[in-house]
Amino acid sequence: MQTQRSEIQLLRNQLTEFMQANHMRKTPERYAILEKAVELSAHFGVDQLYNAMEGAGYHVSKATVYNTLELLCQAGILNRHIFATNQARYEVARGSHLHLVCRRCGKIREVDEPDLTARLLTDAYDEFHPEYSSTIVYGICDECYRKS
Amino acid sequence: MQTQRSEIQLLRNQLTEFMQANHMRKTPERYAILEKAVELSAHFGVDQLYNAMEGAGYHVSKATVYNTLELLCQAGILNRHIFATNQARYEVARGSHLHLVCRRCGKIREVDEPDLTARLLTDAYDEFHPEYSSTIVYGICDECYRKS
DNA sequence: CTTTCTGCAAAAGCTTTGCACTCAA
DNA sequence: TTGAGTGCAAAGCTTTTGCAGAAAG
Repeated sequence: MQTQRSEIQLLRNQLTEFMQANHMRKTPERYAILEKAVELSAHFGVDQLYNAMEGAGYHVSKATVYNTLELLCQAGILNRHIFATNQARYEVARGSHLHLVCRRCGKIREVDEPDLTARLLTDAYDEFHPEYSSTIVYGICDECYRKS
Repeated sequence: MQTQRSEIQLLRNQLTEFMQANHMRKTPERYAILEKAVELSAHFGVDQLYNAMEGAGYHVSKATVYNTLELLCQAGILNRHIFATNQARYEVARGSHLHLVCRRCGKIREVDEPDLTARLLTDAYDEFHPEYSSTIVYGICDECYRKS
């Protein structure tokens, strides 16, 4: 996909700039993890990314995955959410959307809400410097609803 | 506080109705946990509630605390949020507000946003039945911001 | 009485930490 | 050369699970 390839290039540059600005080392692991993160569909967990990399024959330690994902969050490239499962999930910080999370089966659905989420970040909260937002609506999905 | 006492009475009734409707047992533990939950300030964790009960000389097992908090969520009495810490936090489901979470020190600040949060629950999402929402704005609090 | 709920302790996950080694700068 | 970054394994936390015993209905 041509679109995705150019997006990766953009994000690689963004990461490089961030690391340069903060005097960090540009290791191959970090770029590899970034690439796999973009490749995965939205909302991947740590294990999912780890396994995907193993599957692709590229080995990194879990600790490095954790470290790098945190780094990518700080660089503004990824957003980190925690839904009902006590398990961090990451996604590339592109469009603004909110998450519908089923409290029964855990299924997550995205809904575009650009206005809503944009507003959260531009609102002037006294003495607070927003980076990104996480909006979750908990409820029951239709499938589970019908079963009860 | 008279206001709080009547609120507790209201919530006790709400819990009773819910348990009756679902053919559940009305155990003293459940009412005791509800009462302590209302007593605590917003955003308590499981341990915080557990310790508060121990301190008050009322012993319940951790498992029961977990079970009951989940029950209270289902009854619509509590809302459950997970912020950056991988630790569930609960609050009595009263006013609508969002949460400003500092990614550095973990401090949580509430901001009233009745319109915003109300809208999340009334929006017509296809095939989804909303119960409550959790809006988090991650960023850096002023205190941490000045240190860097 | 019966079946749900509780208590206790062990197990299960996810994430963090410590330390030796590696490699980007 | 040197200290930040990585790998590995152990430790730490929160949460879940299993089972025996208690008690609500």
